[in-house]
Amino acid sequence: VVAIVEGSTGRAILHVDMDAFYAAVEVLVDPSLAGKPVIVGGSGGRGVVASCSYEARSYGIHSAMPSARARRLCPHAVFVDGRHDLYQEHSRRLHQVLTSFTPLVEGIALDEAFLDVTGVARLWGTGPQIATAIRARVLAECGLRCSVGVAPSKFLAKLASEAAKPRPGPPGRPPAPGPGVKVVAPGEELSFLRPLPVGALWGVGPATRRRLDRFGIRTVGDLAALPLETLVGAVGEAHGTHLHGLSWGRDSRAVEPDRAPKSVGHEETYAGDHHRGETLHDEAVRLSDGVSRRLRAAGMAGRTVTLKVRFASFRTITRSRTLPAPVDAGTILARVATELLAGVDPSPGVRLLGVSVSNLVAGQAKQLALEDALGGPDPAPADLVDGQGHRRRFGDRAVGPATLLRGAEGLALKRPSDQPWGPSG
DNA sequence: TCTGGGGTCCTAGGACCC
DNA sequence: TCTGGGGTCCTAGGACCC
Repeated sequence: VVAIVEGSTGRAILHVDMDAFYAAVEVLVDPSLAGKPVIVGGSGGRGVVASCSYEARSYGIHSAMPSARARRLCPHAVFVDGRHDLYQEHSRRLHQVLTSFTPLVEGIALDEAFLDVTGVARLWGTGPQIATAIRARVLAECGLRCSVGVAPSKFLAKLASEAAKPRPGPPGRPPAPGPGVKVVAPGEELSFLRPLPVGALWGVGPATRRRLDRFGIRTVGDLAALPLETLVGAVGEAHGTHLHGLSWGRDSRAVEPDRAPKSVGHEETYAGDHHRGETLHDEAVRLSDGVSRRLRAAGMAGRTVTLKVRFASFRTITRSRTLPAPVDAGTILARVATELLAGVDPSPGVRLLGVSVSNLVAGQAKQLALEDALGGPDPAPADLVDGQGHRRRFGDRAVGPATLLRGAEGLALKRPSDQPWGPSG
């Protein structure tokens, strides 16, 4: 098996996935919880399950389920509010163990990572041997259990780790331990894949599943039999091409350690809806300060500020602005976020507010004066669209005919032929 | 059952540049 | 005078993942 795994494609990829991570950490720090249905997540009226023990899963509880429903399914479950810092600390220890095997570790969540162990066979042995060793070391050094998938590609390794998981027992009974390590060897890809439900593939969520369902596609094997053009027509170019390849076991994505973050944000769902602009203004400032702190702690800054608003109806909108230079200061983020908020009518009721920063760059922000970042002190609404304000904000190159035509009456020119600059200007 | 908070990636249209 | 095609940036929204 080993020779085959590392033979034809030359890659040995591991996917390490902690078993019920948050719940397991809670049991670790409070052993009296062992063997009980433990549910981690917001227990408030609008909370959902973030993680739960296998004992809880035996009642049909799973992550993302509203906590209220989970409580109905298992009234004697122990509810614990999430402690992110604690999980982060245990995640760091996990990564120490993983990187002691190879530097090629790509963390994809606190409790999950890919490893490319192709090049460390002389040091640590074959993929399956390393998988077994990792499980032992993680248990010994972190006190936690994990499941490991071994395969020639990332997505097969991920599906394999799922197959290695424990299974919940009947309600009130202990879970059945899983194999812990599952190997998908080259040559076995298609026989492993074909019977799986399409929803098992990474990237097939409820919406895609509904679309595929209309074609009678239930399993990965069904998907593989669908002509590429039909699939692309149903789910789009990039997605269709990607899924078609996956259904035939093709996935050449590399394990990428040290991926730089693309955005940093905070959002909060309120216990009750907010209807007043002033309250939301204060919330936007608070969220901006939190984002700023995290940006600065990471030594990053970003140019695009995005405000997210979810209404009582669950309709969600975003409003964003891209600044001429990266910023990380709370004052500037708050200023932009509140300006964006001013364009939103909160009267239907707002259940969630979020602030995030993207277009990130590493290193110290080139600190702009507030005025430079925003394009002028306390700009009037007209200033946002008139040519001069726009030019101050985004630079000369951003002012074209359309911008001027949109501009405030009396300030903007009416026709492109009235442009005051020449073709090269 | 009434839907978290942290993210990533893709699409599509408008504007703009060359 | 009218028209063009490729590439990039920006905004908004949506699907998806853990």
